Amino acid sequence: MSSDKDNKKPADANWYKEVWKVVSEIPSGHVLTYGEVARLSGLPRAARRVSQALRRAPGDMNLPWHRVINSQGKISFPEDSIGWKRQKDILESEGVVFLKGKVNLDQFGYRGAVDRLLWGGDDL
DNA sequence: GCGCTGACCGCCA
DNA sequence: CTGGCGGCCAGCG
Repeated sequence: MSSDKDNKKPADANWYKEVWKVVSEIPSGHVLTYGEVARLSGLPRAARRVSQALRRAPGDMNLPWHRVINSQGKISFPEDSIGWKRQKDILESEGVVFLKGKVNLDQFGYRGAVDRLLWGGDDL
């Protein structure tokens, strides 16, 4: 039998693996907010952890970090930074439309995607 | 062990 | 629209 020392759950550095997993499942042309990724990863209020996970993610895993934006529908980098420009550029190349510097989450978010599927949304 | 930081979020004025 | 405040919690010096 195992002792009480090693039967603890290995939640140590595993939480970011979940985050990476969720992020990697975001389809092209869609975005998720940090909060949504956190929730889908089993971390209800860990929006900030998501940002750390993305930062710590190895570049060679090809993680689509650009599909994660904040709840305002905006890119979470300063507008004068190269990161902001690059993220916007990649998203636009995937079909995401920026309107006045913002993405319409009702159309490009998961919830919006589901709604469109349910309603066949042409008129949204 | 303590304090500050942070690709955030939601609420309120 | 802007700005401020609290909450959240893992990293880092």
